Amino acid sequence: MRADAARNRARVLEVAYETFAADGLGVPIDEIARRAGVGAGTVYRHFPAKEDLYRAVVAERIRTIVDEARSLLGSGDPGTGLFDFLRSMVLQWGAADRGLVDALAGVGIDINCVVPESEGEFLAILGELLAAAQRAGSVRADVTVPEVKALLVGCQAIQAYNPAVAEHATDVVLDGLRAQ
Amino acid sequence: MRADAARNRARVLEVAYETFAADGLGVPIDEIARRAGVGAGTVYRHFPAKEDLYRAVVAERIRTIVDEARSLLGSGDPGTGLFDFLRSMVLQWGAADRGLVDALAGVGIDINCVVPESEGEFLAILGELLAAAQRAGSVRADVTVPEVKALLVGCQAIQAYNPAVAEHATDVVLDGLRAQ
Amino acid sequence: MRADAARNRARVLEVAYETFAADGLGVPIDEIARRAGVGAGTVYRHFPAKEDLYRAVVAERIRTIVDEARSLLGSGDPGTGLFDFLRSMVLQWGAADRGLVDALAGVGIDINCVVPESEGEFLAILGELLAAAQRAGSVRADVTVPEVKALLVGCQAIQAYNPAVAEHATDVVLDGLRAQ
Amino acid sequence: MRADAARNRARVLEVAYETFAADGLGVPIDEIARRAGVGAGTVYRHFPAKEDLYRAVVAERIRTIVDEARSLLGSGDPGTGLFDFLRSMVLQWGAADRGLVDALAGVGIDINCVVPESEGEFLAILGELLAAAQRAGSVRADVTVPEVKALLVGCQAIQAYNPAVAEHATDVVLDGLRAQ
DNA sequence: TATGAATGAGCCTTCATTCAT
DNA sequence: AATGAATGAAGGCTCATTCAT
Repeated sequence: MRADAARNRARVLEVAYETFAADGLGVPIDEIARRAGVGAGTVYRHFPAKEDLYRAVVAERIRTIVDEARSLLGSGDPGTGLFDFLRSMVLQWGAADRGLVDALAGVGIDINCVVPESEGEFLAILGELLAAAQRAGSVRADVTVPEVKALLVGCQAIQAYNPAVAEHATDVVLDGLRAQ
Repeated sequence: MRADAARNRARVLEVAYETFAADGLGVPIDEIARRAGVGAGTVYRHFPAKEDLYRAVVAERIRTIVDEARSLLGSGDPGTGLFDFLRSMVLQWGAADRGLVDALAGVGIDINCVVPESEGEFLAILGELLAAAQRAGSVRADVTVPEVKALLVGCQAIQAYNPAVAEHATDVVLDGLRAQ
Repeated sequence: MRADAARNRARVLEVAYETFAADGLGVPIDEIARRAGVGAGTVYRHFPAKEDLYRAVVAERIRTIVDEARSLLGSGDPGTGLFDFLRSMVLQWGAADRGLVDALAGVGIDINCVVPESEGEFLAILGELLAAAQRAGSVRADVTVPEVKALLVGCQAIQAYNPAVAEHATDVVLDGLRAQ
Repeated sequence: MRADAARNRARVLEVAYETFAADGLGVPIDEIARRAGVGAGTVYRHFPAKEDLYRAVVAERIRTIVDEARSLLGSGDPGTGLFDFLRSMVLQWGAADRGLVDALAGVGIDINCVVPESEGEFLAILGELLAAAQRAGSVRADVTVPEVKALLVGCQAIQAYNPAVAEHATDVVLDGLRAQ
């Protein structure tokens, strides 16, 4: 791909992420094009339909998150790795990503369906973090990966709903997750 | 208000609730009118703008929920009342209402803003349940009403996201809420 | 249907016929709406997609033509009825309708497909005219209805292509059709 | 012109002819460029506007046809040359070229206008064939070149409309053309 | 009051054409 | 000279809202 095309594509993706998360999915493509400083046709060259843009934005986000999780896995205490990851995801990325997730949900789009491969990668890394924590005895043994994923979704919803109490509420959830 | 007008209004409200929760907020007013068996003009007579319909639907839901909470408060063990209420809200109403909440969020509408008075009523009853539970020593003393509300939102997000694990995940959250 | 709605529908149909025949199928719906003195939405209420409008226009034309043929069949010399009908169709309606037919063909729409029922009616009346003429001995016996229809299409193409010679050229074709 | 440029030009012209005739004039330039294996810019280098491409395609077709007519004129029976030519044009080239002609007509483009010089050449050769046939006494004396051209257009319309009856219908027309 | 037809702004998308690479 | 990315003006269609019946 030509250098200018790649630059435009990346710029559109970045702007789309911010815009969708902040203003919902109702934002016209024209508006995203305008904010990205390109013509509407350029957006459509890279993403033939609006849904392709959703997909690409989500895939991009998950890729970033998985990278973070991987680096967390490689270094530090296995007993606290999962907790650190969950707190980071909720408090750092929660609001923006939850905005995106809500926006998608509100329009009836299921992330698991649109980008199954990315989701798979994410669950894999989450599974490794969980297994390590359970082996270290810091997380109760009766929870599974899908449940941890669900708890994460819940905490992100909290962050989106009321950031002021998100930290404490997340700690309550993590306490429930801890081994007695 | 004439009897038939009141009946129409109630019917529209009911249909709107089901339709928004199931199909998102994108459903045209014409479609809701059709399902309710009235003309589009009739919907607009009762709800001058679409957002007024959103508001009314949410207010109606909260009113129902508050009634349930009140009856729960009047009867039974104060130590378990809050837990029962939270479980009931998540597992029984969660999916439908969460669909509505997501839909509203996805379009950038904040429930707290659109129906402040209903929200107030809801928080009041939740506060009474929480206080009773804390007095009974079954819920940790360091959580506040807004935090419990946030945890509820989180659990409903879980229910919406993955009903298969919602029950167990909710129990994990409630464990975190319990006094040691 | 309400009176005003029926009036609008008829007006749109009439304007669409003239406009498509004169300017081709590329004319925007907005333009047709403007010429008909209605909003674009009104056109779409009556004809949900542009192709529905094509269909309706063609069906309307064929209906008119069949009515004419029927009246011709009821009165006059059976030996000349077919010739009169063909000449009338070519010289009177040819240009306008051929404009429509060309326009449809140019976009890849086959009339036989879009309005099969109208076409059937048309072929039936043409068959009666042909049979009468053959019985009267004025038309060669070896031609069939589809062939006469095809010759009509050809003559209309001539009329559309070069009106100045259409009359004489049509006479040449009719001479070929005549019994020796 | 460089050799590769000439090759590209010829390739585009050929692809454009096939594509326009088969799929109509709505085909995007990008699509023609893709099928021709060149970039869109290359098409525009040779044909500055889409209409220039139409023109060139038609001119190319007429040139081929005139060449055929010329060779027919040079050899064989002058009494049947015109009939052979007409039959060949209708039955052999009819469908493809008629597709092109209809497509152009449907969009409001008149061939006589876009390529007057090619048309002139074509009429000249047709005139020679007609004169020879009339001298030989095989074609009625009261028809002129424009009329024969119109009859040809009509027969091609028949071929495009219903190939199954085209041969017999064309024979009917040619019978009309024949001297008594 | 109820109806549903009419309105028109706005959205997604396409594509002829231009221009940087 | 060739490429293909970028542009932006339309066009088809939807739908919230108004208004005549």
